[in-house]
Amino acid sequence: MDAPTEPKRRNAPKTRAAILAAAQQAFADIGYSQAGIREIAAIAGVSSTLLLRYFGSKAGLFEAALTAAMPMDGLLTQNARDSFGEHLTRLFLDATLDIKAPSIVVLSIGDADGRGIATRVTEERVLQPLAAWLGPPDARARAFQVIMLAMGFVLCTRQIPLMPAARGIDRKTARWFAEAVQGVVDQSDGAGARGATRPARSRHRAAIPKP
Amino acid sequence: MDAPTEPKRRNAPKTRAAILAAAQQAFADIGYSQAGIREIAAIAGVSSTLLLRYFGSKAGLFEAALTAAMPMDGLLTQNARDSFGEHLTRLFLDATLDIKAPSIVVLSIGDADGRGIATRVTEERVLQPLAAWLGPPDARARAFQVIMLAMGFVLCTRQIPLMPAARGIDRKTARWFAEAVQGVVDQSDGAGARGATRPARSRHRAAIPKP
DNA sequence: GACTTAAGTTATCACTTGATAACTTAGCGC
DNA sequence: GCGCTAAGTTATCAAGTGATAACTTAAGTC
Repeated sequence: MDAPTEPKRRNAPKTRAAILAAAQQAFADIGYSQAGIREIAAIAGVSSTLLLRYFGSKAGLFEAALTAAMPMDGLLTQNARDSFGEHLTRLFLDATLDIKAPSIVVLSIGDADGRGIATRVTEERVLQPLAAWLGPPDARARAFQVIMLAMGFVLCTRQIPLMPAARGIDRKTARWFAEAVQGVVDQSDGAGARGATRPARSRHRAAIPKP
Repeated sequence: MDAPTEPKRRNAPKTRAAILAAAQQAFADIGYSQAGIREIAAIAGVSSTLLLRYFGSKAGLFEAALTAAMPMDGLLTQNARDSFGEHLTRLFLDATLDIKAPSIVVLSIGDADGRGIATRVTEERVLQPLAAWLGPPDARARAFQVIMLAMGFVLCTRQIPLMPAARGIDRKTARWFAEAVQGVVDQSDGAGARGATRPARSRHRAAIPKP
């Protein structure tokens, strides 16, 4: 017994949205290269050729799905700099929110096309707004550091089941992550405006080779 | 003009080693799903069926290649805890060392088989020895944190060209990473034995949800 | 020096993939 | 109600995948 309300009425915007939603789910579950267009089309309830007619190619669908899955606006519009790390952590851990974008990126860099698109979308929709929001000094480098932390977090908690706990993480590690992110946010011109701005002070600071 | 010294003499161990080396390179370059056995066999100078006879299947070859690419022994045998973060950073940034294992893992989690094998090998060959080396408190959680940092680092510096500099990283970020890793290592029972043990102290510590 | 085993190859299978061409049908304007 | 456009389908292609069977040839042994 399917939904008897709308059996097979034609509705282009709704169909397009269904394809996009199915694509987001599939790409977030198994990544770009493993998700087939037939499979995605079947989930959306259409044929694969229609999917291609809407989005041109699998790569076009991927770009559209990934772009639509980036929730940066809601994260950065607020001025709550003090709770950014905690907010981001909760965003990633809350299963009901189900933030798909980082999983899509992490699972799709293995493919050349997927990596290229993911890089471009991350650059435009995450790195640039995040750097602008963080501000000087080293806005771009600090935004990069936040992305680095987030990627590692999502990769290790969602994809590699190394930790036995639910969602692959313990509370101490969750708090450690939140504070690591917050530490990057708090690096302002005063260099240590509030507490320790750097993760730790090693005795071996000068030995990192020039990249 | 090929090497006239050994044109086509049969040598099983050398052939096996050549296949393994080609596989490591290919998996580190394009990941598990994108690297074909024909391609790997061609680089090694053999046919694909011979490759399968040596390693049983593509998954078997992948496991062998990844296991052989894990250089944890040399990293953990020394007792230089003070310079671990710096040492790890240099290991990842030095192009001449060319540590392939993390790239292989990062590029291969998009495939179900690759992810399973990568998870198991990482658990056995990285997480467990690293946790034993770190010691209490929270040995396993802290080892997990180090792996998280390393994965994000390798993913963002090698695979996603977000930063314009060589090797995808600037010196400040390299130092920040080294100190973040060192901060995890330095978390001993005294909780802050040397400088700040946590990346930063947020005012919002209790708000992380239980995972 | 024939025999045997291991090293290595060619030919092929069964399957999946993204993509295209040609066809059908529903909906809306007049 | 007729017709045009857009929505959607089936059938198919061409290429690439991992894997298997059967065959060939080199190397060591008695």
